[in-house]
Amino acid sequence: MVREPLDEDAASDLAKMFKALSDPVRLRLLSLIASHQGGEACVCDLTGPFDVSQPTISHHLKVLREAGLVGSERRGTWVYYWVLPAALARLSSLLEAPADAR
Amino acid sequence: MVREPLDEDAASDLAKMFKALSDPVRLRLLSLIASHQGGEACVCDLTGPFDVSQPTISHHLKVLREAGLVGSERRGTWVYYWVLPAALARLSSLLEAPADAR
DNA sequence: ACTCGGCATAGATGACTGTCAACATAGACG
DNA sequence: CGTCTATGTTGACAGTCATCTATGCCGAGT
Repeated sequence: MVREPLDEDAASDLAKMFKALSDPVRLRLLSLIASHQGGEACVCDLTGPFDVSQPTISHHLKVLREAGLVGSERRGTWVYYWVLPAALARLSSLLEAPADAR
Repeated sequence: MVREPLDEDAASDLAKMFKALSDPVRLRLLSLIASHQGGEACVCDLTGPFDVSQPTISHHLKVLREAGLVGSERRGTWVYYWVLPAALARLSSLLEAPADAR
C-alpha cells in the first residue's frame, strides 16, 4: 500500500473485507471462533455471549462467510465455523510497515 | 485476537477503525497519502484521481482523521495529510498469526 | 481592503445496514 | 413418520452512510 497507489479494483475488493470487519459483533465473532479450542466453533457456542438474537448472529456469520474470512460446514446437528488465515494475513500485510514514512 | 475473545469495548473501538477502511475511496486515499513523496500529501494532490466531488473527498478525509488513522495540518494555502503508522500497526498485528489454528 | 483559490461545512437524498419477528429447512431420535 | 432442536432465510423497519449542491471560512496576492 505504501509502495504503489492501490488501483481501483483492488481497493473495492479490500474494502469489502474491511466492511465485514467493521461491526463489533462480527469482530467478536471472529475472535471467538479463532480463539476457540481446535480453531473452530459451532453456532451454539457463539450465540451465548451476545445480546442479539440468534438470526442476527446467523446474519453476521453469513457476512463473514461471503467476505471470505471464515469457512463453514454442517456436521450432523451443528454447523461449524473456522477462520481462513490467508484472508486475514492479506489484510494484515497490507496495513503493516508504513512506519518508515515520515 | 486468537488468544483471548476480545472484549466488547475493544471490539467497538476497533470496529470504528475498520469501518473507516471499509470504503474504496478511503482505502485509495490512505494509499495515496502513504505512498506520496515525503509521506504526506495536500488535498489538492488527492482530489484529482477520483470521480467524486471535492466535498466528498473532504468528507472521507474527515472520517479517516476522526478514526485516528491520519493526521492533518494547514500550512499556508494547503492542508496536508499524513498517515499515523501506529494505528495501522495496531490493526495489522490484530489480524496476523491466526495461521497456527487449524 | 478586495478578490481569488483551496478546503471545510450544511442540508438533502437515495442507498445500504443492523436488527428483530416470523417462517422455513435439515438432521436426530423416538 | 412425526416431532423436537439447531440453523438459515425472509420481510420489514429504523438508523446510518456516501454523495451531491450550495455556501462559508481562511490565507495569499494584488
